[in-house]
Amino acid sequence: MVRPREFDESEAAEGLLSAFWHHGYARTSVPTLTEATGLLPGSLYAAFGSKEDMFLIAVERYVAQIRTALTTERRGVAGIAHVLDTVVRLTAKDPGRRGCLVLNAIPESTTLSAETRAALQGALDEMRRLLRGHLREAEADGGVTLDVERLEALCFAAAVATRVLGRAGQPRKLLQSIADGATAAVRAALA
Amino acid sequence: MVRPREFDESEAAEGLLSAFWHHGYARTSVPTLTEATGLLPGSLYAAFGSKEDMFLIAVERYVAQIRTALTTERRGVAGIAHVLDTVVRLTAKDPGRRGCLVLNAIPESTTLSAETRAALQGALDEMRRLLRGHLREAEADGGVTLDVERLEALCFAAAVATRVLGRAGQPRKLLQSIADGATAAVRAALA
DNA sequence: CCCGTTGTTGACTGGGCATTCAAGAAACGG
DNA sequence: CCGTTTCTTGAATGCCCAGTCAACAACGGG
Repeated sequence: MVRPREFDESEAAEGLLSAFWHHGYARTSVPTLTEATGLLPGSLYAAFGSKEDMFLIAVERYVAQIRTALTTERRGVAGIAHVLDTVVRLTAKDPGRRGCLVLNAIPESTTLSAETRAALQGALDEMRRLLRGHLREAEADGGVTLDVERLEALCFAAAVATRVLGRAGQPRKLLQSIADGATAAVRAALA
Repeated sequence: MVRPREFDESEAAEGLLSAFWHHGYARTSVPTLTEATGLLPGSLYAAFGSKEDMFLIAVERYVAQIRTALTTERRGVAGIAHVLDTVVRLTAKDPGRRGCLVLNAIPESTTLSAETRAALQGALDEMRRLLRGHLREAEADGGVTLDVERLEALCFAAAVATRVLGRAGQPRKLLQSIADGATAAVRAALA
């Protein structure tokens, strides 16, 4: 290494995430990415590869951030409630109403590489596993048997719909009702 | 009228719907639309206006078809169950895994005209009203008071998530669990 | 049967796209 | 302070896009 980079790679990656989250993959042009990162095309391509490589980096960064936001010490139904309430809060407080980077990319995933599609699927799977873990805790702590498959599906659906409808501009009240409805269903199954 | 059209406008509109449903708005090119309709650019633009006008026509056509598919004689919770099961069936049996034209367009709606965005919002509202109507029937028929707002939100979330996750290629089993979970929550509230 | 009107054709336009690359600049080892 | 390597720059490339239009074709009224 003779000449060092003039930019912070992590800051640039954050710029990529910001641009792709706002506009989606296809409608984010390279000129947009140069503006978001402060890098010219040559540096951008030298540092990150192709536009789709840049998108994959943004997805991984996004997933890591969401993972952090949704991790909680709470167990069982309190964990479920925390996750769903956090999803509502993150969705509603975002002034750009960007929704979820991963879910926004689903409709255009047919044009993406297998690797990128796998990353999107992996993010969905991780969310399901998170919810399932809390449901199993609820079973263990409550000494009961739950229909985990169905409740996991319902909570997952609530999280997905919250994010999608947030992007659609639906009111926070609706998003909160979705989360409350799913949480209430879990509580009812425990009683 | 001196020279009649050589094509059936309804057939051409169906071709527009097919193309936009498969690829979304932005990624459907005019060459794609000429192939899907059998019309050359000139005829396409003379008959339908701009590309976005064509998309709006496709949305209206789509909404009319879904409205027909989801209309049922069944009342109350049986109506809810029918609607959600139909959504699952329509989603899972589609070999192209196209999901919902309206929901697929949400992430790109920022680039669309106010008129088109209003059509997308209107479609979501209509779905909510359909579910709310069945919940009110359930209240009236059962002689009970339901938390309609919450149950409506939950059922709406189930329908939205089913469509989105269908496009994401998730297994039918998950989609059915979502529908079953929401229907069970309504039944539980009635008991 | 011919004229006016409307439909069809497909090449064309201007623009934006993702990506590349040659030239110049910066830093370090010697 | 020079040579080498790496980074930065931004113009250039070739492609595809949405949309237009002039020429041609088909029909029906008079």
